[in-house]
Amino acid sequence: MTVPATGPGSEKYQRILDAAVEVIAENGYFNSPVSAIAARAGVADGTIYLYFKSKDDVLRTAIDTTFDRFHRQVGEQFETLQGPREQLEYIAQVHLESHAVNRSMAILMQTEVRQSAKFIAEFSHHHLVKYISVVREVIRRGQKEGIFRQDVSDGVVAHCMFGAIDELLSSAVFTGRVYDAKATAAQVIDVLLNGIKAGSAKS
Amino acid sequence: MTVPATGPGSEKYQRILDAAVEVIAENGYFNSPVSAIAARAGVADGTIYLYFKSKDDVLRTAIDTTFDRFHRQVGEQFETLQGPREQLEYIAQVHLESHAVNRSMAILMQTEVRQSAKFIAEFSHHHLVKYISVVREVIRRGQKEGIFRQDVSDGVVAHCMFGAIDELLSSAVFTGRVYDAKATAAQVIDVLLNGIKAGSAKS
Amino acid sequence: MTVPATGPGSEKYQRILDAAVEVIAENGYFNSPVSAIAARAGVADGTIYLYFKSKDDVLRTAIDTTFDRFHRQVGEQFETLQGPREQLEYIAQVHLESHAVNRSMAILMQTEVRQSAKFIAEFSHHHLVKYISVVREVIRRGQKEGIFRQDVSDGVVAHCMFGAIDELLSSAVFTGRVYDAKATAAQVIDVLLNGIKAGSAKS
Amino acid sequence: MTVPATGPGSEKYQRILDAAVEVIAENGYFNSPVSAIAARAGVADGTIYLYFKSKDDVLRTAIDTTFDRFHRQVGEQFETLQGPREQLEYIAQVHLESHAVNRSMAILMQTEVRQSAKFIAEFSHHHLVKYISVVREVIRRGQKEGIFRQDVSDGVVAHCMFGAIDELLSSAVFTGRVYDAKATAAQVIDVLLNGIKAGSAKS
DNA sequence: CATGAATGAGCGTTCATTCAT
DNA sequence: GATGAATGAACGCTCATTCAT
Repeated sequence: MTVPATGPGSEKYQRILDAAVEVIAENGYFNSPVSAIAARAGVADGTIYLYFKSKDDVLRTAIDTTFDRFHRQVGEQFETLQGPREQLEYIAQVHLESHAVNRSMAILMQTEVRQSAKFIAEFSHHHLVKYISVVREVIRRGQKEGIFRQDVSDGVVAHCMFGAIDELLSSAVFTGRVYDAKATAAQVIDVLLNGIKAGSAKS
Repeated sequence: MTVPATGPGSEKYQRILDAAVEVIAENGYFNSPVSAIAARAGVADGTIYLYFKSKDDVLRTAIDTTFDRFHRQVGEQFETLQGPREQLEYIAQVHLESHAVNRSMAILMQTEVRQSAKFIAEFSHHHLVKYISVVREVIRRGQKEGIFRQDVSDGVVAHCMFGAIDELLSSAVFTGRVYDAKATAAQVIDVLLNGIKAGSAKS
Repeated sequence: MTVPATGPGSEKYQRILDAAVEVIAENGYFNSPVSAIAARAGVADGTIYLYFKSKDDVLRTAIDTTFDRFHRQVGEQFETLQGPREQLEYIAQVHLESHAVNRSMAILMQTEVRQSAKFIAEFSHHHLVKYISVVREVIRRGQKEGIFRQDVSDGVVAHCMFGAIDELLSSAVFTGRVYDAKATAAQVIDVLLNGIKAGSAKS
Repeated sequence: MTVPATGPGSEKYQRILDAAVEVIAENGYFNSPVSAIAARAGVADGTIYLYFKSKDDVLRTAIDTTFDRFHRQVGEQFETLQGPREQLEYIAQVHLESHAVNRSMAILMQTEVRQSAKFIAEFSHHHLVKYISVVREVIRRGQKEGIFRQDVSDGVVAHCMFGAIDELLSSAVFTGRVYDAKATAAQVIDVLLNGIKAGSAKS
């Protein structure tokens, strides 16, 4: 069984994806002509259409790939990392690390994923829902195990956690600040677990 | 004392702004031709340019107006509401209420403000910075007054709070869920202050 | 017998004409919005249409008026100035003086009169033909009187004279150079009559 | 050695230039939509922009090319044709021949080159200056060699010559008259050298 | 497989002209 | 008479996509 020459495995396929992420991160989706992506990838305009159905498809694929990698990474680690608190901290860390892994992709995730452009909104929503539901499960398990308070909504907490981390990442991405993902993740989870009221036991 | 006929006070000016917010919320800035905004506002295409310098200008004005209203509202209430906790809760509540006040505008704030399109990014960044800095001041005052822990960064906490609320709002906006702004604000601030660890005193 | 209030006699009529000449001289016909002419004239856009049928009509009227004045001036002087050479010199002088009389109008005559835009071409052509035919008559009379050579075409000579003077004027207008109309007229007619070959008797 | 496919050498490039000259000659620059030029050239609107940067650029290129050809032609002939009188006659002849070579281009040169539209004025002025300065040099050499009178300004004479020829050409172009370029050139130079006064020796 | 010239629909914006006040 | 807000057709230009080579 062989992969098609224009399939996901091929080198040009990846070059186009990377170029698209870079160019779109710099200029935004609607200010990134296909020709600019092609030029950055070092291929002809038409070549893009041998590998992808449309310009939309390139962006969609890039985002899908990134989310899939995220979920796979989290899923794998969850097999050996079982405490709810540790799991939350791991998710926060991986989320925050995305900055360092691929700055262009981090920008793109902050800027394009939330577009109201129908085609983007629809498929990105699905990814966010999945992220949230993973966190909710962890929270619920923590509540069942008596580690977390039961008088707060797991949904609200999950959204708060995602939003808090995403905003930290966003701010860092836009200001160009760098931070230590592990330490920052620890801080966020500390606040989430213990609150900021004076007298809260430091975790 | 008269307002210029095409100025901010006039009825058409407002109709155009409202139409722009609606149309852009539905389709995104780049998928919203000026002609569609004009049609929604019930005016000719060219009329838009009697009231605004450009398509950009319409969006910018809509966003500026919303942020200004937010900051004015918060500023006024702060004169009579002085406890750090109460202030945070008030900010959260106003932020969350924006959903109910104008759903289209809430969508627009979630989708367009973060665009990488240069002209949007630049002026919206400034508004977010102002929001964050207001929250940071409240936090720092709380820390000085011994109400809040001093071993957490006011910046990190401020971003977490903004991100958490914004994500809740975003999620509600996209799923169409409705909620009670005051109650939700209270929950968020409860989590922020007390954390979710079991045994945390309910605020 | 009264003039209509919006007729050629009224003050606003003239203000609009002057403004149009100035604005069009500065920016060209197609880069001069009616609104700019109205603003320069100190009237509302719509007012222009009380005095003129269209934007075209304003320009046409301005050009017609100028040519009419030229022909009237030449016609009057011809009654007392009867030598062919003196008449040619007078025509040259009045032509060259137009620069000083109204610089904007001189620019406009150099730049807009020759446009190929149908509406301009058609009516300006008629004025040029009249200019040329006046000169031709003078030449023919000079030939009949034995003052001018008979082996040159009066048409060719008339065009040469007009073209030579117009180009001098044009060059002066564009470079901003000033000159003495009377002296320059004399030079041109000297060259026309005596030629530039060495040994030609200075007239 | 290959030319770029969209470069000056290609067939479509020339077709677009020719179409532009024709259409603009008929309707004027500002009344010639790009779409009309494209239609005349038998290409899509967008294709124009593969070959030229803008509508301006098309016109500019057409005019530049024409002037360059003129100057090259004159320059080459000057190497073997050295008498000042012969040189002037040759310039006049080439100038007058432009009519026959390409009637549309001749019209365009008469109508658009003098526009006050900034972008046209600036680059055409430069070409006219070069024409004039070539003629002035010839005149000055003639004066030094004692062939031409020294009591007339070379500048005035050069402008007179250019203007006279250009006006003859213009008149012929607009009335549709045809003439013999060589014979007409001879006449003009005859008048210029010998004048029209009776008794002037026929050259 | 790869190219890149060609397409043409669609955009943001301008402006001559009208007409209710 | 005078106004200037309103109109909407028309423009120059861009760019996702196709297809002959």
